[in-house]
Amino acid sequence: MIQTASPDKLKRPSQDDQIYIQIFAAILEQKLLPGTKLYEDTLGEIFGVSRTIIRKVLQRLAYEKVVQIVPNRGAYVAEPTPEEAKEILETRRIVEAAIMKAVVRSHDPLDLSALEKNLKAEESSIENGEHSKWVALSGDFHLMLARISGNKTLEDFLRELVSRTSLIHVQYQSNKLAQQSCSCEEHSEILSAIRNRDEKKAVKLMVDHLSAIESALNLDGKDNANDLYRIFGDTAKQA
Amino acid sequence: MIQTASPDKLKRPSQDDQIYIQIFAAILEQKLLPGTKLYEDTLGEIFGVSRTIIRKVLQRLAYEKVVQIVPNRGAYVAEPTPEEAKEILETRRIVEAAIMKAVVRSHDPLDLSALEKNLKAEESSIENGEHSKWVALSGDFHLMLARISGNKTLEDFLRELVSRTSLIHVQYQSNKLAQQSCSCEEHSEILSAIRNRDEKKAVKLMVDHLSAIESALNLDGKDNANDLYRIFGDTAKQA
DNA sequence: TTTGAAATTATTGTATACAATGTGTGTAAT
DNA sequence: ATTACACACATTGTATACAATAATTTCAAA
Repeated sequence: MIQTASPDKLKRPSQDDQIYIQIFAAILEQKLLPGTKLYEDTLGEIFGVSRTIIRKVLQRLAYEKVVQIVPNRGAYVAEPTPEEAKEILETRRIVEAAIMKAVVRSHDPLDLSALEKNLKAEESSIENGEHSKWVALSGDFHLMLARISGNKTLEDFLRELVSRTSLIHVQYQSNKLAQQSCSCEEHSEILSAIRNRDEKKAVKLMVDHLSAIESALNLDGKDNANDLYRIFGDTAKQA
Repeated sequence: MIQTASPDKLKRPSQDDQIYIQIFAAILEQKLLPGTKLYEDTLGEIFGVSRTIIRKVLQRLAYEKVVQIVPNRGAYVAEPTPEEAKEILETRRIVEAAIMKAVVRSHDPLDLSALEKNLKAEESSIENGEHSKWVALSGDFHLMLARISGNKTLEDFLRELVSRTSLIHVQYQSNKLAQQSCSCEEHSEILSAIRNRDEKKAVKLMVDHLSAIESALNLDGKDNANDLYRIFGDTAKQA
């Protein structure tokens, strides 16, 4: 029998975690673009560790679908397809609707002020034109709500969805600025609904917000016209 | 640019996958009970591979929360707490309610017959008293619904939740037989509602079904009275 | 007998060496 | 010039050796 309910896991982030966080951040901050190959040797030299560690980190990123590992060929920053993108936003609507219900019911004043503070940071990041910082803060807003909901399982799941949404933004953003200002206002409205404990409104605003994000994306062909599989479909096999 | 949309990934299960599946199955079939230590060397010898491979598999299982890895101490079959158990069932209600809505809308006759077939297998496994086989089939019923819903992201998430539910069954089952016969009938009713395309009823039946599973568990103290952390709470620190 | 500390053993963590695979290049044949 | 094949190189996959940590035992002292 092992200790399953240790009171506070005060484990400091291990070496692995540190490297994981750095690579993960580089992807979310769009320093590593989708499709970029992640060489084990190179990363090992950069971080001063052996490939053993790097492989562990890459596998973890692959579990979270932020990285794609192709057997015998290596790891690449994931390139979500339009279909995946739609599915992820749809799933977020489901998950975050549930989160909203819990948050409206169980939030306290400290939660509200923390959300307020984050909102302010979002606004200033837009004013200063710090796009990648805004992406991170915007994601944090949603993750804070998940935290407040008290459901750690949903929180972990949403973390994955938010990460993948960041990748989607990189690949399919059509109009950065318009989307930014829009989203920030919507976050503000959501916060109001929470404060007023208006469950129905809060849920609706969140669902609409996520739909708006999806609409602002370029998910219908056009820029990804160079996706050969889409062009040839299944006809190639018959040839 | 890598191929993100390869038409059919016909990769056969690799060596890793095979070992993963076997250990995973052993846990779900309750051959490896919660708390069991999983030695790297031992497993390596059993499967005829080095610890490198075993470690990879254990990490994957840990990511899915079926195994708990304690730094420098090794891997153990997970022992979900009552709190986790409640959270997992609650999350399943959220996820599977959404799945039901999609299934009612988009199922076709082939889906129905597949579900019917699984139901028959569930029934016969109960008649033959094959408990662990029933646990697996029962889980499959839910996963088939996820598959039919067409949302791969939710399907993957539910797979994790179903696995953890199996572990919970092992730890907190109060009355095996009563629960079994009950669940099977409920599956049958759910299938009827789907066939009649009665969305509201299907969702309600599924939510109630998951609540019934939770109620049948022994989640309120009693058997886990030997959890020292629960008994002493935070008072121990002050002493 | 019980307790405590040191030494031993067992186990996990990391680096490295080797094997297997995939990619690219050059050369020869057409 | 183009294609096909073979060879060389780059990279990932696996096993093993070594280091670090945790668990166990032994032995001495109270």
